[in-house]
Amino acid sequence: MTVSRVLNGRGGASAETSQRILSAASELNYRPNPFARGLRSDRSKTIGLLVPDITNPFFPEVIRGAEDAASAAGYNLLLSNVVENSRREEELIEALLRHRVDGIIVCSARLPDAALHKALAPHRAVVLINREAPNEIAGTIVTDYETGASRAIDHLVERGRRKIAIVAGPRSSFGGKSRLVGFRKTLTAHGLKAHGIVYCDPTAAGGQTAAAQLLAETPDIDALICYNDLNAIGAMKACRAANISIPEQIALIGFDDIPTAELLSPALTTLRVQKREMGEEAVRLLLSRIATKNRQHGIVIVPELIIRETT
Amino acid sequence: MTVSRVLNGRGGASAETSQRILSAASELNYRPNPFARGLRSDRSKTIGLLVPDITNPFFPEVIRGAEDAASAAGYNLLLSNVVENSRREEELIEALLRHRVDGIIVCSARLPDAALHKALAPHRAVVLINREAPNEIAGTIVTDYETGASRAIDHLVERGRRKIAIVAGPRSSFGGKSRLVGFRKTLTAHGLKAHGIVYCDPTAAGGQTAAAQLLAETPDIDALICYNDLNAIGAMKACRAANISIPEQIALIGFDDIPTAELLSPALTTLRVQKREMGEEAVRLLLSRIATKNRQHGIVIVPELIIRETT
DNA sequence: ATTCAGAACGTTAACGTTATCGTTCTATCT
DNA sequence: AGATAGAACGATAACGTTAACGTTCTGAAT
Repeated sequence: MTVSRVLNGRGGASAETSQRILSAASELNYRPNPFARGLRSDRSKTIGLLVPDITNPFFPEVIRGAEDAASAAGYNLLLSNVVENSRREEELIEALLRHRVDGIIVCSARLPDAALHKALAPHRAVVLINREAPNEIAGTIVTDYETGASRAIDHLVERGRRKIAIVAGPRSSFGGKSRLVGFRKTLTAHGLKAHGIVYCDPTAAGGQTAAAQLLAETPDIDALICYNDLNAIGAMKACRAANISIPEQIALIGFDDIPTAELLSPALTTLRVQKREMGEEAVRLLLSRIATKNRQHGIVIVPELIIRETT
Repeated sequence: MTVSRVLNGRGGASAETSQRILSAASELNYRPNPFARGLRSDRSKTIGLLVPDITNPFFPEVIRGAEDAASAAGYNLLLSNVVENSRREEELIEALLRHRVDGIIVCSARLPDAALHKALAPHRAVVLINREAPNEIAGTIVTDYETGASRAIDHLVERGRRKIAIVAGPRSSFGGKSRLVGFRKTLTAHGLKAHGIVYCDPTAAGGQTAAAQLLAETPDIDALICYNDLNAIGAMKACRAANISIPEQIALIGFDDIPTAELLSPALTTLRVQKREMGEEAVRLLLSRIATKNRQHGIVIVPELIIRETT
């Protein structure tokens, strides 16, 4: 016990004893055994982090932020990749439970409410990123997509665009739904309507297909607004393939501001989300929810319009 | 014991007993406690994975492959981000040891041999990606950068380029050193020499600075060959800023074939490395080294030249 | 009828940590 | 001198699992 107390800095030992213990520990290369600790305390000092697709450059930034905040607090991150498959989402939430993580952070959950809530319920603490949930179920870090979408439309209209089509990303995305709400509201406010909406995978390939379809169905559109930057990159390829110049003939706006957005040519106009900050805040919120029963609910992040060359 | 045997599928119980145990377990929502298991068996079924920078699109692909292979074998991945800082590399290797992972995979280790070997020694099993090491220390998955570099130079020479400069990436990178060896050998074979070499961070920003410096110091170069695709993207920006056209005035080759490489315009010629495969093979090798004392040493992956529009 | 093999199932102990409670000792106060 | 508080330290038990070894029982071979 004295050893345990000293090594955990809990005092209750004379200076001399502490010294002896510390030097013995270092001589023996002692490392506390996390299994024994976990068994005793039922805490793992580990946080589970679920992302839909680590290959989407949005998420590594979030992970980075989460990792910084977690390691600062002495926690480890157990990362899992959902690969955009809601069956797997359920399984992984359960797998993290078996692993006895102290809490989990789920990015862009795609499961329907009922299934999601059920899967999350047994966890001790949960934070969702970009998904709403009641405070009893989870804390939330959400992007104000509606406002973001609104800013995007305002900007396009200001630039004289009137025939705006939407590459809408996955149907099951909650962020996608809020974006659509914002798009529609703001278009209506300007006396306009959407010139076509196509759903697709949140990838460059998905965006390319969707944009190609829109260009074929509605050749007179003068602006494309995309679910995310990857979709926008795909749309750019589709335009290039159809020999349509950006931004002269068609303006293009993405969402997220992934690092490549500014490296493209023309550089992509987009709505920037503070990704690292999201990761950091998510961990902070989760740790607070782990620590106390008096649970904070979360924060909202408003995206910022970054005007580059595609509009 | 009978319960343990049944739940672990080790037989030794009658059909009826097994049935009773199984249904009780499911009714009680029983989940084996990994702490107790770990305490007893001293195995965590967890693998540590260290990457230099998760924000570099090369690594998410590797992680993806590693995750697939790990989860197929019932292992979890504990991910850590070194942020290109060799002090932190040492700390994280130690942190994974404290966490009692069954083995670790280290990507692109930047520590000098002595420090690296010392840090790795206490681990039960180690695989290095893109770094050589004796079989006693670690298994290795390495890219044959020398051959890759050679192919790049051959290709440029074939295209009529003679004044080739090199954006060389970080000085401490072992892959970078092998690339240089290949570049020099092949240049010599063609009766040429490098028209400038500049080291830099393995990022777009680093590449941009380095390329700008090369363009200023040696304005007559007609080709730039870069440590990786991020560097090449930076170099592209530097050329654009200096009003130099690619590929007309300067040809550009990257390394890795990250997803954005083909999305750029002009699309980037590069040396493709099978990233997912690397991750998968690393895990497979690690698991084999965990399982048996009779240790395989590893494999070599030869990069493939992908010719696009920058050459 | 006895022996024996093997299946079925149980007991014990140990993994390393730490909460809880107990003991010893020293210093201070009346 | 005796009482008392608190510091310093230790003993015990418990967390859940499973290796190692025991016990009991059934059925077949002698």
